[in-house]
Amino acid sequence: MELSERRQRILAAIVEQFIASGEPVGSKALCNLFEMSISSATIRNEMAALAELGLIEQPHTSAGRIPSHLGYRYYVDHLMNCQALGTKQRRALEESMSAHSGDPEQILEQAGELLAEITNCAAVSTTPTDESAVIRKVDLLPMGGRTIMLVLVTSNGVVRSRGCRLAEPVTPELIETFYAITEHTFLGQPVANVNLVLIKRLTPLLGDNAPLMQQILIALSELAWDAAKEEILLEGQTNLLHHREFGNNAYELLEFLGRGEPMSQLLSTASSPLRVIIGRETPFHELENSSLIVARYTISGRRGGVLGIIGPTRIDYAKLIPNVEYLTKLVGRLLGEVLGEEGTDIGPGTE
Amino acid sequence: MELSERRQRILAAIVEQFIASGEPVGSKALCNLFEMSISSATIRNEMAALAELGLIEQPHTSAGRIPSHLGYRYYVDHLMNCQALGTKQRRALEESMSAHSGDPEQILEQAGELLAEITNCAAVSTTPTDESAVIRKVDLLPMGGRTIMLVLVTSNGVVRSRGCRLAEPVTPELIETFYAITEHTFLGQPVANVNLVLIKRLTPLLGDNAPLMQQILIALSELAWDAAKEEILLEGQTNLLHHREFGNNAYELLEFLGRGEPMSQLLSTASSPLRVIIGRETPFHELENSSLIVARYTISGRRGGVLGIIGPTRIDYAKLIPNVEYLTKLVGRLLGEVLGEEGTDIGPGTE
DNA sequence: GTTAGCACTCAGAACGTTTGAGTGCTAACA
DNA sequence: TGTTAGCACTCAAACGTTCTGAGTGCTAAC
Repeated sequence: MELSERRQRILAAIVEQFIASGEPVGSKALCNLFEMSISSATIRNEMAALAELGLIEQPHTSAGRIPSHLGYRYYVDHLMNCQALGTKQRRALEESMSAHSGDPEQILEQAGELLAEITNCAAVSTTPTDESAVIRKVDLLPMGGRTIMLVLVTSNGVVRSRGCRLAEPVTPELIETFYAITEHTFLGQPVANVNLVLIKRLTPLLGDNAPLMQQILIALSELAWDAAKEEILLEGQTNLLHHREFGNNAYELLEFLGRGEPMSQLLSTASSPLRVIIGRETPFHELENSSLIVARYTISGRRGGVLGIIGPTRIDYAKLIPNVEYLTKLVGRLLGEVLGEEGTDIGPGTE
Repeated sequence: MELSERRQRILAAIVEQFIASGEPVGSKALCNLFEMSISSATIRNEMAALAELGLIEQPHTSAGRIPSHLGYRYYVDHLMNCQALGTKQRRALEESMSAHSGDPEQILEQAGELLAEITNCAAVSTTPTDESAVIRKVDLLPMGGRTIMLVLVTSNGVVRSRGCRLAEPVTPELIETFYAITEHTFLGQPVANVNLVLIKRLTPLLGDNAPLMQQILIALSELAWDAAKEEILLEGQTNLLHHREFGNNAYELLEFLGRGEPMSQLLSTASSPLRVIIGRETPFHELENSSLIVARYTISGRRGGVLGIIGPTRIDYAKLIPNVEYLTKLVGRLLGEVLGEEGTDIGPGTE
C-alpha cells in the first residue's frame, strides 16, 4: 500500500496521538500539531481517504479517528521511529538483571517481572527448548520405605524431579542396576529420545527386577517429557487490568493467557528475532484487542525460548520494542553465562 | 455474645440468603422464608437489634440488610451447618488428584487448580516448610568452560538448582574435593543450617582451591536458603474477577496476592488444622472485602504447608469449608506417599 | 488542490421525575 | 410484654429529557 508523504505524516500523527492520549484524534487537534501548515478541512479529506483504506476508524459519527489494526501495522512497518536504547537505559536493565540467582527459570521470571514493570504490560516467556539438549544427570534417591525420588538434569539447565511410590521396597541392588542402565543408556541422550519406545527396548536387559525397574523407567520417561516440554511463564498479568480498553473483559484475556497451550502455539511461530503481532492478526479472538511484542533469545548461538510482552493494541511500540529487544539479548547472554558455552565449543549454531 | 434462638435463625437466614443472592435481604423476604410464622414487622424489630449488635448492616436507608464481618464470623462460629463431604464428592476429588506427576510442587499446583475450579475462588498453597528437612543430595555438574550447575535435593522433596559461572575453569580435583566436603558436611544436615557461618567455618579445610571452592559453597548456601524458603503458589486468581463485589478494585487484590510476603506472613499464623479469616480480621486493608479458608496439611504426621482459598467475604462457607478440609487431607496423604513415610519411622511427629 | 463555512450527528453530562423496595415508628391488640 | 397492621418516609436505581460540544461531511469559493 502506497501512501503519499502527507498521508503518512497524518497517519503517524494519529497513531502517536492516540497512543499517548487514548482519545480519538480529531482533525482540529492534528491541525494544531502541524502548526497550521494545512487546514483542518484538508486533514479531514485526507482522513476520509485513510479511513477508506481501512487504516483508521471512527468509533461513532461525532468522534475523532483511531488507528485500526491495519493502521497500527502500517505504522509499525513503515512509519515508526524506533531508536535503540541509550547506554543509560541499557545499563539500567543490566543492573536490574545483575543480581540473579543462576536458575534459568528464575532468570526468565526476573526478566519478565522487569519487563512487566517497565512496560506496564503482562510479560511472557518460555523456557529454552532446544532439541539438541541432552540428559546430563539422573539421580535416584530412596526416600524410605517404598518411595523414591527421581531427579533429572538436562544440558540446557532444566531440572525436573518427582517422587514415586513403588510396588515393592527399594533394594541397593536395584539402585545399582538403575545407575548402570542410566550410565550407558540415558546420559548424553537427547531428552526427547527418552520415551516409552526406548524403555520398551530395554526390557530384556532388566533381569530379575524387571517390573519394578520398568516402573521407575516409565517415571523417568515422563520426567524427560516434562523436561523437554516448553514452559510458559507469565508475569505482571495484573498490569492488564490497568488498561481501560480491556475494561470488564480483562477476565477473558487473563483466562486465555493462563490456558497456556494456545499461547505456546502462537509463540512458537516467532522464529524471527523480533515479532510484533497486532490484534486480529492472531487466530484467537481473545487477543482481538491485544498486541504482542516478542523476541527469541539464543543461548550461545543456539535456539532458546521467547520473551516478550502482551498489552492492548494501543501501546507505545516505538518505545517498547527496543526494550524487549535488548532485554531478550541480555537474557540470552545471562543464560549463556550460567549454562556454559558448549555451543561455541561445538561450533557455530545451526541458525 | 448471646443471641436468642429466633435472632440466630434470622441472622442465619440473612447470611444464607445474602450468600445465595448477593442482594441485601429485606424483612419481607425473610418473612416469606419463615412461612408467616412471624410478621415482617417483628422481623424488622429483630433486625434492628442485630444491627445494634453490629452483626448486620444497611448499605443505605431504603435497602435490606447484609451481614457485617462480625455477622459472618458469628455465622461461621455458631450457626453454620457444615456437613462433611459425601463419599461421592470425596471420590470425585480423589479421582481428580489421582493422575499426578509425583512432583510435590506440581501436586500442590494441581490441588490449587482443582480447588479454584470447585470454589470459583483463587486458591493459595505453600510448599512444605519443615525445619527437620535435611539435605539428601547435592550435585555439581560441570557445564563446560567455567560454568557449573548445582542441584540440591532435600528430604521433603524440594529440588533447587542454579547455574554458576566461576572465576576459573573447573578441574576434576575441584569436583572431587567438593563431593568430599559435601559427603561429610552437608548431607543429612538440616537445610537451614547451611548458611554463611557454616561455610566460613569450612574455609581452613579447603586447601589449594579455597577461593574457587568458596564461591561454589556460597552459591550452595544460597540454594539451601532458597530450598528452605516457603514458596507461595496461587491458582485461579482470575476467578476473582467474576465476583462483582471486587468490581474495579480487583487489581488491588490481585496485586496484593502477587506480592507474596504479606500472604506468607498471614498464612504462617494458620497453625490450627482449619482457619477461616473474614474481612477486616487481617491487618491488610487489601483483604478488607475478602475471606480466606485455609488449612494446614501434614505429611506423614509432620508439619507441611497450607492450602486454601481466597474469595469475597460473601462465599458459601458451609459448602466450601469441607472441600478445603478434605482436599488438604488428601494433599497431605499424596505428598506422604510420594515423599516416603520417614515420619512414621522416626516416631510420632512433634505436634 | 485547498479552504472557510455551515448544517448535522451523536455520546456524554446534567438534571428532574418516577418507581418501588424497604425502613422506622406508632398505636392497637393478645 | 411481645406481636402486628398501618403509614409516612427515605433513597438508590431506572428512566427520560435537555443541553453541550467535539467532530464530521459537504458545498462553494478561492
